[in-house]
Amino acid sequence: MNTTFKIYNHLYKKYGPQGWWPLIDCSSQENGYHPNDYSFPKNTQQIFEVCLGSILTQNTTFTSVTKSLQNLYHENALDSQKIRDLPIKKFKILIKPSGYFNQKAEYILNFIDFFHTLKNRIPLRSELLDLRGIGPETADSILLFAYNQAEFKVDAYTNRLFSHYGLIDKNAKYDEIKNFIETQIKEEIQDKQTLVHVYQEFHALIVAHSKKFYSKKPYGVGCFLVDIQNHL
DNA sequence: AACCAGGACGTGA
DNA sequence: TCACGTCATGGT
Repeated sequence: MNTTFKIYNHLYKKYGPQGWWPLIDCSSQENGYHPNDYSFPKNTQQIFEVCLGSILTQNTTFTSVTKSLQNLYHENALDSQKIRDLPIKKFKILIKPSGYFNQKAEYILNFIDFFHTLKNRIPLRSELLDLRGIGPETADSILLFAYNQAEFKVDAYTNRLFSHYGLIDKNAKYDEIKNFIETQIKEEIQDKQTLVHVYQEFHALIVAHSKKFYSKKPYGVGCFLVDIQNHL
């Protein structure tokens, strides 16, 4: 078993299934998470909600995003067409808690235009990357959690964790890290559905773990994954 | 009070 | 290509 998959197993054993992506109206859990239930998103509305959250969560905490989504939900506007019908000024106020509301409002409205041209088709990664405001992480977030595609989502925590143990270079680029992890996981997982679930859980687990040990410097203090290194 | 959060883009060298 | 500034709110 390779080191990456060992890390995944340790984190899963420690924290359990994370049930990402959290949804406002999940009906499964109070907080919107749905551990051990991979039947989400259930419809076009929920797919859009994940896309929306993926854009809103750029460089912010998800608790802030939840406020924005709740604001929209209470205005009965957690919907791509309803957002379009909203005065942009009001839309910006509703998503204000997530920060960068001017940029994000434009990004989202532009994404909605694209979203409507899809008509239930799964977007290509390249198509998403061509949209303003959607970089590699947001694209993979949308593909992995909104469309259940086998695209691993790399974030700042992933970079910190993997570079901390020398698995990747400290200033490795996004695609390098993504490729490395996907290759390692694919060595262990062949079934495509399982692969998607592992990608989803792994990213969520990395976030859960890193919030504890890789948020403030010095990074990695108390990180029990060091035990894996000792067994190499 | 500084720093970071489930980043992306524009600019100048 | 890459380092750096900008976008903005909210929590520690």
